Amino acid sequence: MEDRMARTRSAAAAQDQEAERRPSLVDDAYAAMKQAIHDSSFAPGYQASEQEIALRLGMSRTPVHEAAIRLQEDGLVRVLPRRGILILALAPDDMREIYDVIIAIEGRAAELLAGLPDSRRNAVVAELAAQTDIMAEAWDAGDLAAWGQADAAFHRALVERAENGRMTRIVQTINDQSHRARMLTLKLRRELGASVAEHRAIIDAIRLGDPGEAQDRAHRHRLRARDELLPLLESFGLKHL
Amino acid sequence: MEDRMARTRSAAAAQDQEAERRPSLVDDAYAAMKQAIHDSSFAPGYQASEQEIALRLGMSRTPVHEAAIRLQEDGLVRVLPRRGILILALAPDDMREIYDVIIAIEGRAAELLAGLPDSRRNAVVAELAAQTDIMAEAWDAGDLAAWGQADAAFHRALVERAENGRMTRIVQTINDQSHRARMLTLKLRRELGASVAEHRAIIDAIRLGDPGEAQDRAHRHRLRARDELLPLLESFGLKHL
DNA sequence: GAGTGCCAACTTGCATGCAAGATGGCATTA
DNA sequence: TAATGCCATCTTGCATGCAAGTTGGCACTC
Repeated sequence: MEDRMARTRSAAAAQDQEAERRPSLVDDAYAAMKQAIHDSSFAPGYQASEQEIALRLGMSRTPVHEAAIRLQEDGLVRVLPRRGILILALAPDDMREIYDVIIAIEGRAAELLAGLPDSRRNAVVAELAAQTDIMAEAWDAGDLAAWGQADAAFHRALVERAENGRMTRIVQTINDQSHRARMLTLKLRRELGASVAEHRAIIDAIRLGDPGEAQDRAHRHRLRARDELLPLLESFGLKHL
Repeated sequence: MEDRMARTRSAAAAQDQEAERRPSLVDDAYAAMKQAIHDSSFAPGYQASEQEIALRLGMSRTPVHEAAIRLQEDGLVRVLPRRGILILALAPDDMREIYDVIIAIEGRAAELLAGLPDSRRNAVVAELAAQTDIMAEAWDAGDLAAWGQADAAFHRALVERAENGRMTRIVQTINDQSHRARMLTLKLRRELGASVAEHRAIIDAIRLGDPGEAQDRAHRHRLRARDELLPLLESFGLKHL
């Protein structure tokens, strides 16, 4: 009986709203292409034909075309009328734009978190602190991959716990755009150690319930990271990546 | 003769880069549907069939379907597999999210503007001041439409002059989402007069080159507007709009 | 009368056909 | 040899066909 009710309820929910519809071919194409761009199987500047991609994915042109529209909306490719799909490159100026967006969004998120009521704020603080601890350990152990994962988790939590779906989505989109750059720079950067201290400063401000200070700390953290990254990229002559 | 030149010029531009390609049927469908949503010909909650829209626009289902994908990416509709296109409604909670995004982005934009070198900063200040003056005049004249236009122009300039394409795009998308709400609330709000003073405070901070103050002023301006709007919407029982 | 199941009508997902735009190379000319 | 123009080829924009999923109503049962 409960069983039937449960099934009915979830079926209704699925119909109603947050349907986890099983992936369509369009979804497959979208995921495959995004993956290919992330791991540089599709290098920036490469001009692919929909036909060719469709063939490789074993589907017709239609779902590939529709996925390309979504990727264009995400800023990852450009669909050139009658000339194919162009994989977009990232210039240093794009990184400047991207960092400004992140500074804006994460700053506001930190501010919002610091304004939460005590109980929820403490839960958030605990989560952020846990990730930062993992970072510190990974740093000591020289485990760059673990460091990167925990850093990503910290920043993801920072935004997601502010419970603003639009802010979360914006940050995700922009992280997708800069994915290649992040992978590259993780290896280039020398000053990863500073992040732990800065994360803890952000956490402290949130713990104390000081929105202005939280915003400012988050702000400065990203600003410093950007100011270290951009010259690095330019000195390596990376006009586009 | 002029005709031939014009054609040649536009053709070259189209090939080159920032192509203003002549609108495809997909573009037409996208514009028409967005327009219909904005002026509520498609009311929120309405479930349209692609076939029907295609018929009305005099095209086949394909371009309508592709336009629907873009509108979904914009957060204006939801494409329900095999059930049609659902026009999304806006709940008060969505307005909260939207305002937080605007606060974040405009705050950062104001900060960036205040950090510009003198000459460019002065140009920006002049532009912002001009729009605010128009607002003051419109306010005195009781011309609500003019007030709204100048207010929109002020906020658009605030973001666009920061020269960050991604921030501009984000704000545009979010403004599209809240278009209906803005049209409605323009008539409901009583305290539009305060905006002029707040705009001038933002402008002053930019003129003085004080990034922190500029950010804070922009921040507070939107926060006040939000805090006046949300209760208003809820008191009117507008669960969705 | 309430509940159940079946079916016809409708809707989209995806494949494919066709036409028009874009491109690169080859032939032609000076 | 360098420049020009034409054409075969490739590529997408869009229409349409078909199949599968969804829905609402009607008949049937109890």
